[in-house]
Amino acid sequence: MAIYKEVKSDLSDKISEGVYKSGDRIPSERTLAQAYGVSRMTLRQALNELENDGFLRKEKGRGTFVTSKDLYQENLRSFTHTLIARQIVPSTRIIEVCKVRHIRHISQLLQVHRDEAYYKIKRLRCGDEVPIGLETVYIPVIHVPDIDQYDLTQSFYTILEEGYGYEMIRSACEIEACLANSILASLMEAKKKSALLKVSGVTYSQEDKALFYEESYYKSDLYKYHVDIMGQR
Amino acid sequence: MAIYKEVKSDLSDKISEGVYKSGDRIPSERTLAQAYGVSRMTLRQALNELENDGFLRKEKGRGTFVTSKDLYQENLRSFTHTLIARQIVPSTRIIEVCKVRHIRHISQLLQVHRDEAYYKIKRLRCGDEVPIGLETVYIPVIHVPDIDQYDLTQSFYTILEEGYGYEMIRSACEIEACLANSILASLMEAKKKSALLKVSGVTYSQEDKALFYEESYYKSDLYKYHVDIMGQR
DNA sequence: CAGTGGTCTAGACCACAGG
DNA sequence: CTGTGGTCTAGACCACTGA
Repeated sequence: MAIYKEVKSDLSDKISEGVYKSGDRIPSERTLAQAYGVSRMTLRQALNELENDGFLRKEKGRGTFVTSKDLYQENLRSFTHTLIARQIVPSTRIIEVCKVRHIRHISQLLQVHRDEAYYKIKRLRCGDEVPIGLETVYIPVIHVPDIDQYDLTQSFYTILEEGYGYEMIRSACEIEACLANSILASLMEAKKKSALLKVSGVTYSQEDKALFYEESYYKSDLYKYHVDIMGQR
Repeated sequence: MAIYKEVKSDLSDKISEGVYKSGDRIPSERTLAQAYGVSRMTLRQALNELENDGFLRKEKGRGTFVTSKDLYQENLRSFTHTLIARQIVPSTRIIEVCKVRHIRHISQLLQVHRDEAYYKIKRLRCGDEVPIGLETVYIPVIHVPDIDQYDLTQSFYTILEEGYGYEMIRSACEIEACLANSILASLMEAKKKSALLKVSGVTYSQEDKALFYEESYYKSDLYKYHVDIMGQR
């Protein structure tokens, strides 16, 4: 791993462990660079990322400070959990599970090598037996060897956690609206040209490892997206 | 001004002028560095900021590309700020500003007394003169007396902050997809039955005071919603 | 004034993509 | 293989802060 990422990770740990507390000034760039035995430019890259992630705040001529704990919130809840919370009985129909070859834009997002294969897992998610969403996950085979041996009608999150020890930390999603084409309409038992919510993005596990890419469609009348946005402008 | 900012500005101009078009690969870092007469590290700082601002996308081993022009809503940024960051000229047309009486489901959400009146502010938001979204805000008159005296073509956030001292902390939004009915289609210059993103929710200011309720529609091909979800289930 | 972060240089080696 | 972006170094000068 890149040195600056090691440094970033270490500093991040120190912040969450309370070695550097909220509002504290951390040591100067030159001091830290010497302590870690890296050049100042390298150390700065670590600090800059931590600043972008909202952990640090720099003040010219004064120093670098740990930000107060305004962290983003909102639960990363799987489809299954969301439905259960609403007392709807979730079910899943497997549409397709297969291995596919390199797909460039996905490899780019997940930062995997160009000739890694993926599992493509396409599932129809239902609530009380009514189709609600069509979820397609692309996950590198090396991350989850033999995942096709699992019962994929279960919660995907649970399989990743209990089967492989991953822990989902965050997702970066893009949300848009689209119309159902004939394929989507037929699979989801929706009217052609009805409005669908399209959610696509990458989910990350421990150490900010990009774990899988997902592209999902939901019937908007049945499944809305709730988001809490925390400020910091 | 810092050299890298000059470079960034120049590259940004070239993108908006179409010298580098959407999807184009721009010259390599080494080439550009030489062309501008700066070191590669300096040039990279310009490129990195342009990447963060969403203008460029880098692909290891392949090159740096101009991104397509989709807009993304990020964190708690007002519409105006989002557009400015992408060097699109924002404009606003006032559709309607009036006082309305008690609306039960809104009063419920904002937790105000049942006979408080609201300002209803309906505005068409445009980028480079093209309609992108139709935003309707309901805000209790007691929270912002005489807000109709302000120039409401400006950023609503700025008016609330500078005119009334509010500070927006968070929003709780619900996102869904819908079809444009004839009224929406006509106001937004969209096709009838095209897919729209509907965003509705409450924005809170200091001390978690529910400040206003908003119901907005966006053309999904022009304005996408970007969300970072932090875990902890 | 001394110390801080902000910027900048001119190299270097690496891993990766594509031919 | 060549060319790309990713990372890294060991210096340097600047503008700013606070004493």
